[in-house]
Amino acid sequence: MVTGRSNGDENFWEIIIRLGLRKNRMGRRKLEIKRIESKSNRQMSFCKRSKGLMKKAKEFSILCDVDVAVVIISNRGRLHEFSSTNSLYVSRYGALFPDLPTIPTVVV
Amino acid sequence: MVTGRSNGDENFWEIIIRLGLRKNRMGRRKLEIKRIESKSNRQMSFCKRSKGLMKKAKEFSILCDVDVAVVIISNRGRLHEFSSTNSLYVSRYGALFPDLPTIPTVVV
DNA sequence: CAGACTATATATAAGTC
DNA sequence: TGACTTATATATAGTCT
Repeated sequence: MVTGRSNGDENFWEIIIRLGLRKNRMGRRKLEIKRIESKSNRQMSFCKRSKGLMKKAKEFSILCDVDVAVVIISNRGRLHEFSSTNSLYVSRYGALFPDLPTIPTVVV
Repeated sequence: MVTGRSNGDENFWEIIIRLGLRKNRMGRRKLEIKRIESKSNRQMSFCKRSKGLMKKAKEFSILCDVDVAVVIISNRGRLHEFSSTNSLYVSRYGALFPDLPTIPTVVV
């Protein structure tokens, strides 16, 4: 019997896998909050977490009846955004103020 | 024995409480995504969720190495914000552009 | 009003296909 | 690239202090 704890314990999984009960360790792992080095993992995480963040922002705005905006600039310079209502408007800086310097700026 | 399911089943809790095993139903409940009518609950939720959102935004920016900004305008008009780096700047609209109309605007 | 407390609802890391 | 899977890490609703 593989002893009790199975809470994220890598030992547990090593044994499970060696026994052939599973091919791989499954389930969410704990993650240190620092830049994810693996590019593919970082990319995957970006995809999931950006969706998650937007979703949470949307829920939050509805549940609590407040205006929320989320702005994400991916490292390829792409803009992703969520705005709960039209009382918050999101736009490329340069698009609205072509004459002003293009420091990314959030104005509320 | 109070039969199996305890997953959010209100029946389960009615019985538990009637038996005096607990004073109240505990644990997170499911919540419909619509404006929370109870003012105090809404307020409480605002507090918890705004913190949660900011935290997630921060984690996200670190893990995925991207710039993120979150802007919240509470219904009392208060501004709450998070910005991962100084490449995103958050400010009251009127403060930067005193001559322009004061439509809340997020410019990136 | 701001935390502590629990049980549960949700978000998600890696793998697989 | 993206959709599924599964176990686990996290976020939180409602109560109480």
